[in-house]
Amino acid sequence: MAKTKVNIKDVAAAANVHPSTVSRVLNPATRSMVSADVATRVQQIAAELGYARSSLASGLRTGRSYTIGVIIPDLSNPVFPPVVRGIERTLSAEGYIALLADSDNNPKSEQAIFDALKARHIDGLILATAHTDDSLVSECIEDHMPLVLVNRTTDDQDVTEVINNDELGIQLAMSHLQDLSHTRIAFLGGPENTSTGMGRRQAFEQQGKLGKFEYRPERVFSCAAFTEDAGRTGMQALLAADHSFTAVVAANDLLALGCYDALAEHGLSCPHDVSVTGFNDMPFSDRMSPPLTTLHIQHDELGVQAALMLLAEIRDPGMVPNTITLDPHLVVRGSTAAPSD
Amino acid sequence: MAKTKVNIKDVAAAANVHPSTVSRVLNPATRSMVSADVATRVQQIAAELGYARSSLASGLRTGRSYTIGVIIPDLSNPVFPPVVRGIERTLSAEGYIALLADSDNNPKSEQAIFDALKARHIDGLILATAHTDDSLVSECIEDHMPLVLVNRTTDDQDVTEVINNDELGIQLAMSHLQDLSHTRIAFLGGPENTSTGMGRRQAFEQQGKLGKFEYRPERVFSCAAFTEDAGRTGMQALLAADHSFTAVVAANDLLALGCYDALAEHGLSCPHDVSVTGFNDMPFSDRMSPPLTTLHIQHDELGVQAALMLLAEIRDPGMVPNTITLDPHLVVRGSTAAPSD
DNA sequence: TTGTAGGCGTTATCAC
DNA sequence: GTGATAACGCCTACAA
Repeated sequence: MAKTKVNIKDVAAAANVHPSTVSRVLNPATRSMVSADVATRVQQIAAELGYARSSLASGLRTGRSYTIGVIIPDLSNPVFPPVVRGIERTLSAEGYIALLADSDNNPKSEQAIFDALKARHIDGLILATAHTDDSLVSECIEDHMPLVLVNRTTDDQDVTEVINNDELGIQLAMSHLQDLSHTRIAFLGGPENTSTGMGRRQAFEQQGKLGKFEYRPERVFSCAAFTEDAGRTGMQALLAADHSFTAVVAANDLLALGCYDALAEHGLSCPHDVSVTGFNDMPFSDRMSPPLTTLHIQHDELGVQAALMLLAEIRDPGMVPNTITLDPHLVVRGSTAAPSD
Repeated sequence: MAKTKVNIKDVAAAANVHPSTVSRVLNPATRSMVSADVATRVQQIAAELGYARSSLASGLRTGRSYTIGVIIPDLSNPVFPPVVRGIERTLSAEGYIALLADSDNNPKSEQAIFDALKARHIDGLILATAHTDDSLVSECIEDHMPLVLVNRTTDDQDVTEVINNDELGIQLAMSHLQDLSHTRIAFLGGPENTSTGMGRRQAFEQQGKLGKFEYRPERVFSCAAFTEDAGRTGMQALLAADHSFTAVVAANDLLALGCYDALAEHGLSCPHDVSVTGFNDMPFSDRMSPPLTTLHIQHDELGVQAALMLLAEIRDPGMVPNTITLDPHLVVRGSTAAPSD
């Protein structure tokens, strides 16, 4: 904590006015209550003294901290940094700062972070960690804490959210594979307790029911996490159960990279033996070997919209929750090709 | 901001004790002053009521916020997330939370972030953005703000820092290239106003002076930023000036990826025509095409040590600044090979 | 062992 | 238009 802090009283004394007057001058909303000459004098003296308002104290008094909590499941997943930047840029333009934390995909740590954020009186929360059944979401609603979900949604609550059109994404991936004349397609899904895990799997199965390809349950596997390791393990399971598919739709890019590893271990090559698609178009996915065919999601826009929604909610606490759905588009690269057999 | 907050008075009233007693119970350092039965009763009631201390109010009173500022130059650079995780893990184990911000390599935004952090009474600051001449560092020292630099250091100030042995790293890269019998080696550096930019370039030139290879000034270029784009541009400049080198040492992995692009544009292949080395061994550098030969730095340890140093400094403000230097090691992958000519 | 009182820095609400 | 006062929620001498 910095010493020799100059506070509002010091400024008031130096300017020969009352602290309240200084407060009014320094708050844009109340500056008009003060005469112009006093205002300019106070401002100049405040600048000279290097005065900076303590948002701790002012937050205590006003009940607003101009701080927003942001919880990310895994900062090492390159898809999140661009989203975070969209959030930070948008918030800081409005004088807010983001308290960013990485929950490491761990619900306990999520709760601990949330408690720490609450103790710091955050004005709102952006959650990228939502589960289909999420106690944090319920807690926010009980607490009347302004909340926006980003990238993932939750099942049973009515919450403002900015998400991707997962169903469209999966459809695009599968149309692409069908255009290449794949008919035996496997699905490597994510955790079933996330909307992205469950939703993308359901979209896959939906396509099967519509008779778009030959659907087989043993060609579907849900991984325990959205990580390369989990993807590798999952792909091994798929390969063990059924060796005959020619393409795999993965529920995100990290899982797709895990596929690469499992295929290599089985002496199979991508895309020659098996085509692979990802989801997210995370940074660097174009540099992988092979470059990954994937669904591009609007990383920055996801963050921007989430921040804007939250600010709106903070200003109007009675706001009706709404959902913004962003459409992904397919980016075809080197991991998909016509089946070789 | 949450409504219906239960505060220390509510707990006190429910437990039939004075608020100060509750305060003592809930503060581990003062719990022993209170009789055991009162303590347990208060704790139970606090839990029932869902009481959570306001660190805003307690911070205002005690001058400590248990919040640490962390400024990163570019969250999209995959080398930083693992460092951040090391920081967050270490801090949260001690009850601190990190206020993480991305300065986007922009000094003005850096200053704005710093001001926002100061207003929130952070207890200390971890800076990954240090410049050789850094006004923020000076400001921290003036303010007596506990400060630790990570990854980069600064020139003229005596500050606690956790950095890499850049000279060793460059030596390892060049020894490797020499072992492959490269003699015409170029250097693609970073911004000269960062210690990593300048230090790594100097290490390269030092090797030249020692006669380890044929040094030529036109084979050295310092990029304006540590980004893929800047690396691409820089590599184009190198290729324009002198077409005869067989290897490039890049000052970090993103610059090395930029090299890949420039080489491809020139119809040159890596490593066949030109070998490339990076620096950082950032996540996914093993998956690039070709997989990048680079210096592995201790990402997690960098973060852990920085956090530990900062906590030590907070506890003992008079602590003598010290420098922790971590040794990198070479990871040989597919981007280096013997010269083909 | 527990209660009392004052203050951390700010701002909302009065009064002048 | 400006000053005075109290309060936000908590902690800590000091008193009892």
